[in-house]
Parts: sequence; C-alpha cells; structure tokens
Amino acid sequence: MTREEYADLLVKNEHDYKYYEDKYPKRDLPEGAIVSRYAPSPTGYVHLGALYTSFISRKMSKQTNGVCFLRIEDTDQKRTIENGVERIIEDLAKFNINFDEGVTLDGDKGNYGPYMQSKRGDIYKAFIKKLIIEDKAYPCFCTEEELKHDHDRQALNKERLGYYGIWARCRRLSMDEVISKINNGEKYIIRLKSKGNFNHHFKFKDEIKGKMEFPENDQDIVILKSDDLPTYHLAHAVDDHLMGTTHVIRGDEWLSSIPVHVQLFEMLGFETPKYAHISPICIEEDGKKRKLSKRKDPEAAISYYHEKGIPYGALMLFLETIANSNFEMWMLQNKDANPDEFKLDFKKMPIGGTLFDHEKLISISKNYISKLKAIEVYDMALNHALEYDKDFALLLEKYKDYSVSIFNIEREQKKPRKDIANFSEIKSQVWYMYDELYKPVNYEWQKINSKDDIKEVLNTYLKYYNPDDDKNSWFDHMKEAAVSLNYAGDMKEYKVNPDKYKGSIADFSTVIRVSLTSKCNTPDLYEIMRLFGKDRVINRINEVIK
RNA sequence: GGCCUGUUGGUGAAGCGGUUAACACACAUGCCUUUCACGCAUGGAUUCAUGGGUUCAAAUCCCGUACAGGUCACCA
Repeated sequence: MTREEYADLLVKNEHDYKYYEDKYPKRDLPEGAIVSRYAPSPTGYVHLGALYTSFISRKMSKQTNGVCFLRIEDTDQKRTIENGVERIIEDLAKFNINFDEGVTLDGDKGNYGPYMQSKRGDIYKAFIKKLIIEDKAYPCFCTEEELKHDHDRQALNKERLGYYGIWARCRRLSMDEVISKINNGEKYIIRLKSKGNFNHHFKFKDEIKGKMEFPENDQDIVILKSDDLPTYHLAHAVDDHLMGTTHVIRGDEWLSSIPVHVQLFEMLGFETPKYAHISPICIEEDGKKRKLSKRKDPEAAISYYHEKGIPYGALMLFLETIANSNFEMWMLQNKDANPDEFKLDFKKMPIGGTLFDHEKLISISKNYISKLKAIEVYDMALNHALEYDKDFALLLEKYKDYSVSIFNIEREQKKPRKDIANFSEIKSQVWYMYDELYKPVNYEWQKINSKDDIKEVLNTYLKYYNPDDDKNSWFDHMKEAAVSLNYAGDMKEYKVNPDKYKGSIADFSTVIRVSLTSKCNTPDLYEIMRLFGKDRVINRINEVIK
C-alpha cells in the first residue's frame, strides 16, 4: 500500500490540497496592508474583551487599506448556541464594527469562504491528508482511559504532561498495525507527528509583546477529532493561510500555543503570519488583578453599558484609550478631529493586563456627551427611556421642544457643561424641570445662610422679577433686589467686608434657586427660569411662601 | 509543578542608558464665578516590587528572589 492509499484509508475527503491552494489565490493588496480577522466562537453574547479585540483588528486593517473578515470558529459543535452568529454580528454593528468579508446576516461575502469553519471540513482534511502522506501525522487509537492513565502517571512522577516522546505510543505503530486496527473497527483520531525538541528554544517576535523565546513543541497534538472536525490549531493554520491573513490579532491567552502554531505552519509548508497578542482587560478583586470574566463580572457584558446608557461611541473611545494610551493626548491636541484619523500602533499597546477604570469611562462619557447637540442628547435619552423608563419617555415625547431646550442649557458652546455621564441618570438631573415629576418635599435649604429670611427674599424678588428680561437685565434685577435687602451685589466687595452685609448675591440667588428647583446645584438659573415661564416661576415661589 | 509574560504615584500610563520621572482620570487647594459645572493655576512618586551585578552614569542592561497574570483538552 502506498502512502497515498494509506492516507485515503485514514481520511475521507473530496479534493486534493492543491485544489484548494489554487482556489484561494494570494491577495493582491498594497504594501503594508494588514489582512486580519475576528474569529469568535458563537458561544453567546459579545463581551467587552471580544469587542476590544475586534475593534483593534478592524481598525488596524482599515488604517492600512487592508481587509478584515469575520470567521466563525464553530468546530466545537457542543458549544455553539442558536443565533450565536446573528448575535455577534448585530452586537458589533452597534459599535460600528463591520467586516469587509466573511459571515454576514445574508450568508457569506468574499472570495475566501466558506467563512464558517463547520463548512470547511473537506478543506481541513485535504491538508491533514497531505501531512499523513508526508509522514507528519498519524492515527491514534488511544482511548480516553488510556490517556487519563498516562496523565496521572506523569503527574505522579512530576513529569511534563501530555502526549509526546515515549508517551506517544501510537506514533510507533506500523502501517500494517494501523490497517489491521482499522479493519477491526477501532476508532481513531489524527495527531501531528511533532519533530520538535523541548530543550531547543526558538525566537519569536510578537507585534505587541516584542521578542521572546519558547521551547519547541514536542506534543503530538490532535489535529482531527473523532467528530471528523479539526481542532482549533489546525483550523487556524489552514484558514489563515488560505484566507491570506497577514496579522493574527487575538487575545493573549493564545500566546502559549505559539510553539504549536508556528510548528504547524512550518510542517504544512505555509508562511507564518505575524501575531499580535492583546493583553486582557482586568478587574480588581480582593486586591488582586484578574481577567474580566464573562461569567462573574457584569461589566464584561456589553448590555451593561447599554442599560447604564453609556453611549456606544464613548465606550469605543474608552477602549481606544486603553489600546493606545497616547490616543488621549492626540484627542486633546486634535479636539475637532474624527477619532478615525488616529492611527493605532501595535507597539504602543499595553503588554500587561489593563485594569478596568470605571472613573475614566465616566469621565470619557461625560466629555463625549458634552459635545453632542441637544437634539442628539434628546434622542439618546428618549431611546434609553423607551427601553427602561416608559413614564419618562412619555414626558420626553409630550414636551419634545421643551426637553430639547433643557438639554441645550449651556450646551453647543466652547465650554459645555459636562454633567451628564450616562442616560440612566438623566432623569434624576432634570426631574424638577417637569411639573409631573416635581415634588418639592426636600428643599435643600441646609446650604443656605441661616440669616436668610426666605419669605422676605422671595417676596422682594417677586417685585423685581420681569419674565421678559434678557440675561443681563435679569441679573441686574436680581442684584437690585438683593441690594435692597442689604445683600452685597458684588462678590469682591462682599469678601472684603462680609460683616457689613446680610449675605452676598450668591446667598440671595441660592434662595431663589432652591425655591424653584428644590436643589442648590442646577445649571444656569436664568435659562431655567426662562424655560419655566412666568406662571411656573411664580407658582413655585408662592408654594414656598405659603 | 512545567512553560511564557509582567511589576513606574490612588488608578490607567509615558519613558527603551544621562529627563526637574510626561500625560490623563481621581483627590486636595486657590482663582474665576449668582449655585453647580466648565476653564485656569497649584499640590502631592526623594523614586520606578526587591536583593545583587555591569557602567563614569540604570526605572531603563544582566542574574537571583518575591508577588501577580496567562497557559498546559479529541474547548476555542
């Protein structure tokens, strides 16, 4: 029996590997163009780490005029969940992450498909067959029990774990022995026949982490499983070769399989791609740092930010800040520039894990929202309310123009207010602007000067109040009213001689502010009063006086 | 346990043999100011996990130690 016949006996497939090499020619792209991919398993929702990785992959290829495709790694049929793929595509699209090629909601797009690994079985087998013919792979008949037994012995003797060297029993099986086992109906899988020597180190350069050394792989890893699908390792090598990936951008939990992957590329006769291993986003627990966990940490889920009402754009700015810390500086220096113009650099990506900094996210979100137009803030607030606070949504819809005006206070100017961090809190910031929500039970009088006679202040102010005032005359009237009660109209003057006065213009206007809104911290009082209109101002003041 | 990687103020970090050890967030104080916010200014690491070594010179290079993270499946 020739090796070809032997390989045919072991692996059943349709096309020869050369057929596939011809079918997927090299990509014709400009110098320096990065072909990358995002390759998730369809196991559930997209979490923050996955969003981060896909974002970097997406942006790196875009900024080099390359290609970024979506490949679905579903070779583990047990783990795949229903609608998992749709979920991934839809989640990423919300963050403006779309792919040039790959799996889409309407099927495959691009010339290097199929992009779903479960549909590429024949391709993998063609290359596995090639390895068998070249005596670089062999069938293994070991049962689960046998493997466990060896594993336990290795552990007991404190030897290196795994299927290698003397432990790789099936490696020594002759062709005839294999044939007779198969004729007996014995089940088998295919393993790589590793020629690596664990005591030999080789140099490796990661695009992000830099130079490092690894021992050669000497494990005879499984490449074809009993379900007739390949393992991740083999699928990775074959796919990224055939699909023309130049940069494998993935989480750094893969770093330790570099020896296997490099070896696989060499044994298959492929050119190895560049690798960029992204360090994880971490969280602190009991004073220790650990990778953000999809299961344990609510902030790992993207829906968490949706519920909080943190804009998607703000989250992306946060991720970009983590990815390249000089991005922040760039934003500061290019205030009006589109973040897309910023070029991400592998060399500036963090090497160790980055702690998830909630405060920073909030700060970025505040800045982001402060730059939005009032109508955009309104739309976002409404969308959030529609999903999480129906009553508030009704109010926003009923008083649309009024609400937009509220969001426009101290907005759309050079130094806008930065007090909205997210849309889940917005109601608690503007509630007093709506009579339907306003229940002035807890006036914040505590900050007020005890010498103030609230009723006297209010009655006096009412005499000076003119709803038609512009901002300057409004404040002039405020001052006149204050001065008539021996409050200082000028802050500097007051600071020099505080004892000469009952209080300052600040004390005076705070009484007005609290009686109108029940709070001492609000945006510009003039704007608020203007939006209230005469009747509401007088009603609220009278409410306090009585 | 083996193999890889990391450790710079409260946090994220820049730094790549000679710097007053950037910057951002947070915090504090002051200025501005009708409150808050914004903005501006100032303050905080005598020191870069730790012990050695190389060097005229080390956060930066080398070795050991400690701690932390990742990984060791017919899962990806």
